[in-house]
Amino acid sequence: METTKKPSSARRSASPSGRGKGARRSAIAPGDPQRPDRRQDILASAEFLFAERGYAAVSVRDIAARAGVPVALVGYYFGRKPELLATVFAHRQANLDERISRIREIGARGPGEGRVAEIVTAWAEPVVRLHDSASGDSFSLLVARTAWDPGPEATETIERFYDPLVRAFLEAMAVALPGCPDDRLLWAYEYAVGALLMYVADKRIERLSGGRATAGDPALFEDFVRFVTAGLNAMCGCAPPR
Amino acid sequence: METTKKPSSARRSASPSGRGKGARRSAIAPGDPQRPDRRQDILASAEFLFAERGYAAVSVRDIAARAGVPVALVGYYFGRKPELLATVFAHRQANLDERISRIREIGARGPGEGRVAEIVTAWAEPVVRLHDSASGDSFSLLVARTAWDPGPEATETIERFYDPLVRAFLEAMAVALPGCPDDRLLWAYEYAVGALLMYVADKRIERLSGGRATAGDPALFEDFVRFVTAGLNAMCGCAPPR
DNA sequence: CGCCGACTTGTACAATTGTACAATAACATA
DNA sequence: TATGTTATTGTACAATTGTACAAGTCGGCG
Repeated sequence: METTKKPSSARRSASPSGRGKGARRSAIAPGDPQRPDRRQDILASAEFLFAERGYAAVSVRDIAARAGVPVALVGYYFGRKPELLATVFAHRQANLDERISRIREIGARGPGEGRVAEIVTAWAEPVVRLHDSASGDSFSLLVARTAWDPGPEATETIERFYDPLVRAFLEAMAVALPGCPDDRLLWAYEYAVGALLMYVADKRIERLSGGRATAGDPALFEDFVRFVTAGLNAMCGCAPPR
Repeated sequence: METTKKPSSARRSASPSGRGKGARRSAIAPGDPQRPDRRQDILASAEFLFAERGYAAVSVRDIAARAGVPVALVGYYFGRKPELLATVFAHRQANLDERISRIREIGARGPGEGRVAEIVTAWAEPVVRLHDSASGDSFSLLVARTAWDPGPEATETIERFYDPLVRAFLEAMAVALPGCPDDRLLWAYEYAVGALLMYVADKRIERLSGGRATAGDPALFEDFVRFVTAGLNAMCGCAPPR
């Protein structure tokens, strides 16, 4: 049944509007020059709604309505719903790559004083910076949400997305905290992920504390690094620096 | 439209089978003495499935099918779907009360050496113990899941459930770590919650490490307490014990 | 027996879901 | 102008959802 019908109208994975000849095939829009890229609108709408409510709780119709396009256009640009999620992630791949390369660079410098804090900073700072930016704040929440609860349809996407980061973190930490058993380091990493999750999902805080203590404050990030670094050192440090 | 129709068959909030005369109105079951309590089956099925997939991703039909009962029986014993979730939580209220009373007791002893670790232990241990038991392991995951992502329908239930615990933790910590600003303590609490979340959701670990390092190991819980305690001290301790 | 209340069930219904399809509109180039 | 590619749209359809309702079964008590 899955091979009898070929999706005739969908299946444009790349950008269908930016391929033709390469020159300026602009000819902006039929009636309105201010609305050139509806594909981008759909992508932004999907990113926001997936972050806000979670993948399963968002319908394709919701995404289309928020982007101001008819439902069928979502299926035209991105095929099925899981592919739309994968495209959202691919769109922010650069942020993940930055985290990995920064961690690797620190690990390559070998052991030394304050390495743990350096790795934690390199690991979390790109996420927090994205979170503080206007365009990426919803994506950082989406990252946290799907990392904690990848639905049955998003699991594969998430795994492919994160596995290199996990490996880079563990390898660098094994250098910074030599002698720590692997599985203990893995648990410590999970606790750090949990803390980062809560850092990004700051709505609870705003509700509980009545609006103060919002993210974006640099001191807040320093506190976060302090918390995670101390936890890692206490749990995995074989020779605590006294 | 919501007042025109009264739910005629549902709306039994208490236990409809255990109320009548008080004596043994047993008369077990029509055809089978081995199946006395279908209400309990539904409750257990709901707890398991809510924990496994999340509230929104579970249909009433799924719950009924797992319990081996027809769909309408779910609506008969518990009214609507949110009420079913609330009943699941109410069913485990004792565990929450234990956490709160243990934390309060420690806080009442005033400041002292190792108080932070004591509070963290009292705060997390009932959850972990429940998690290690056969009957409650799914509920601890449900607690974590809904604490992190209460859907729009479960938010109110969750808030009412957790607010006393949060207050007890913060008050006791304010005694153990005097001089720490309230909002910083609040953030530290959130990071601790995140770590506990990951402790309970140990599936990821089993996948990554290939089956080793499962929860239930007492050393694992000690490591968890070490991590969180060190983080709290490093972030909120005004006079670190050197 | 007859009746009542607790329990049980099959079924219906409106709403929402993901996905597909045919038809149209807009444009570039020949 | 003709033509083909890209973009856009309304609509349909099967599946699933939460919830309700009427009709049942069962056991005990008058």
